[in-house]
Amino acid sequence: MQNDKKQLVTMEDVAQAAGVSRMTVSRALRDEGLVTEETRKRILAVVEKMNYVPDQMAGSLSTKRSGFIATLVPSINNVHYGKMVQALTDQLESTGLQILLGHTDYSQQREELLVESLLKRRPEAIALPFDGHSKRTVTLLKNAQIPVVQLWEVPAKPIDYTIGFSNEKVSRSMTEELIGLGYKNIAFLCETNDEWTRGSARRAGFKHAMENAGLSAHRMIRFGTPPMTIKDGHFVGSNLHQYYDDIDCVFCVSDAPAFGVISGLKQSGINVPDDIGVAGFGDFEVSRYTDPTISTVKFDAAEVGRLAADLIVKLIDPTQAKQPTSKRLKITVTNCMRESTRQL
Amino acid sequence: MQNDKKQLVTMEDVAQAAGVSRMTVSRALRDEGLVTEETRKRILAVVEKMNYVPDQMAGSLSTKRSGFIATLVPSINNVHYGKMVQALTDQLESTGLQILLGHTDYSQQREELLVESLLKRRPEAIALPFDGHSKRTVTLLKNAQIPVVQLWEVPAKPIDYTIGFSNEKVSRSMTEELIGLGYKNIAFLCETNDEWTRGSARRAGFKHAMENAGLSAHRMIRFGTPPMTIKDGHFVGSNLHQYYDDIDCVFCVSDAPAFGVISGLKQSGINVPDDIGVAGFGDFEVSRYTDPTISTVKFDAAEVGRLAADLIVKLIDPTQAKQPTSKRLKITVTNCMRESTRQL
DNA sequence: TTGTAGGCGTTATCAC
DNA sequence: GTGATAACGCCTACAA
Repeated sequence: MQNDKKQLVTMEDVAQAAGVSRMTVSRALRDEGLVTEETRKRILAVVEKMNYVPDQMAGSLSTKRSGFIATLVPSINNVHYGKMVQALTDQLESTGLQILLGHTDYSQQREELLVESLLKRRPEAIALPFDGHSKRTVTLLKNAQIPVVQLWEVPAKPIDYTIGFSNEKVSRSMTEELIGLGYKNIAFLCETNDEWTRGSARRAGFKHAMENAGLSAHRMIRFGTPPMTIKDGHFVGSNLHQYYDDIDCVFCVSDAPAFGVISGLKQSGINVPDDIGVAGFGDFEVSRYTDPTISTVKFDAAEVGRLAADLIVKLIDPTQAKQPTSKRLKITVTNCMRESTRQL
Repeated sequence: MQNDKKQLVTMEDVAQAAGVSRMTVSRALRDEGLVTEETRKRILAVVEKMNYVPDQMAGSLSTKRSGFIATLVPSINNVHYGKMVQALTDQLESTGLQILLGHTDYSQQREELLVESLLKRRPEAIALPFDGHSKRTVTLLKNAQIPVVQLWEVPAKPIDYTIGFSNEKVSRSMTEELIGLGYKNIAFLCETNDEWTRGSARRAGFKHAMENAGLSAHRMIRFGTPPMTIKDGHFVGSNLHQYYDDIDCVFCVSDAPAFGVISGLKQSGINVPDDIGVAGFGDFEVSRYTDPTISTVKFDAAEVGRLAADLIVKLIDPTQAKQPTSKRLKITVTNCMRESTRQL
């Protein structure tokens, strides 16, 4: 059963064992119908017996179709990106396409390196988050001659296709919602060095909403590096008065720090929402079950993966010359107000 | 700058443009030193100008080294596996090895399909969780002629290398710890259909510890499908008396349901730990900051990834004929007792 | 329905 | 130090 060391079974081995040529084996394994049912059976039996596993790299070299879809995320260790990748993979599965995954760690330099190394595998399309790209990254992407799908944020000048929403806009909307509740001295909590993350767009949205309402947006608390954790939020919550002493609400760049802020405040004897309101971003599952439940900006990360998969499948379908109608796909985002904020 | 449609730049194109042969280009791009500094510079300039990106598939076909490490996880959308994959990827990065990722969704059938499709890419090693494999999966793995690393659980009959810990043992240890606190009517909360997950080993550990202490292990609450969520736990917590009315402690298969159980109990007016104790498994970050903080079984998922990466790098190093000393790597697991349980 | 020849883009090997 | 030639394992194209 186990074959000789050192050498994997090739199609030629199977062909010889079955008494046919390589091509017949190749056909029997792919194009249903071009081979006599009898020989096909014989071949499949040999394949089974010899435990032959085709070498897809060799096949791809011939067909010029790698079967890979390159996918980048800022971090794998994050619910949203995990969900997105899982949805993308699942949606792609029936097509035989495989994901080639990389994480940028929120670094443009890493992104550039990653894009280059992924392109060496000749992916048929690439989906990656847009938080600004290096010049070389853009050049590489444009020269790859494959569909490029930028995710999450909508770039001012898209390379090709985009799926996501305007973080500036939804952040502005949530801020307006908080202002509508009566909050005036709202602080925004985000990371330091968030320039190349969606955090900066959310920060901008907060600022615009505050200024439009004639309020001051100076209560900007910046702490830690992306991605902000519960621990980071907890520290800030435990020392909130150190930052600004008149805060009536904290809008956090993500639900993780929001959860931490609440636990930090609670530990300091400050009640949410009675004393201070707290809002997050991303609707983590925990936000629906903690006490108080957390007001947050809600969207379905899996939807991004599904849309990306569907789009890509259409784009690389050789029989389908038409381009999909829309190059700008949007996903639904809503403000989800819960117990951590209240009408003043 | 952008080159003609349809056709990617090949090494031959670069060679012609630089006035040398393909081999010289190939050398200039890889073996530092076999090429005159002058020609190398000229070649690199052309590469830059033409935006040449080597085709690694073609290279791999020649060298018989794909540069891929196949990695399976039950689910990408899970902190532990996310951390593991991220650590593995990071640790592998300097070697140029790339991860080929797949998720089994806790299904042996999916695992089998996945293993087969990943092996077509000729990975140089494969790391996958052990929760039992189908017969064919084992055959495929054994015939692949690459190092196989089974993760998380330690199989009775390992295929090759293993990294992890005995879930039965650590679950037993936590149960003993709970018994030591004075809990007697402990319930174990896990999924239905957990036969092929580590949940079943944890269940067994709980049972053994209870029986060894002369206590009854019949309070077995099974709900939902793997992986258990906060929501699942919340439902069970909200209806705990429906299951057994004399429970004094709930040991959950993961921190997610533990968090949910606590929130469900709280909502029903039952206090943790005053009325009932709750313990989890996995030490999620939220467990350290919620109120009450959650007692849990703690281990470092990233460590699994790092160990796997180091092991694999050694195993596939062509210059290193020696096998690593140990085929059984263990990771540290501890009981981490916090506020959700108390001394009775 | 099956087989033969040639090529996919790269690297190993052996000349020069 | 550089180049010609022959693989690598499969598939396309064409012939039988």
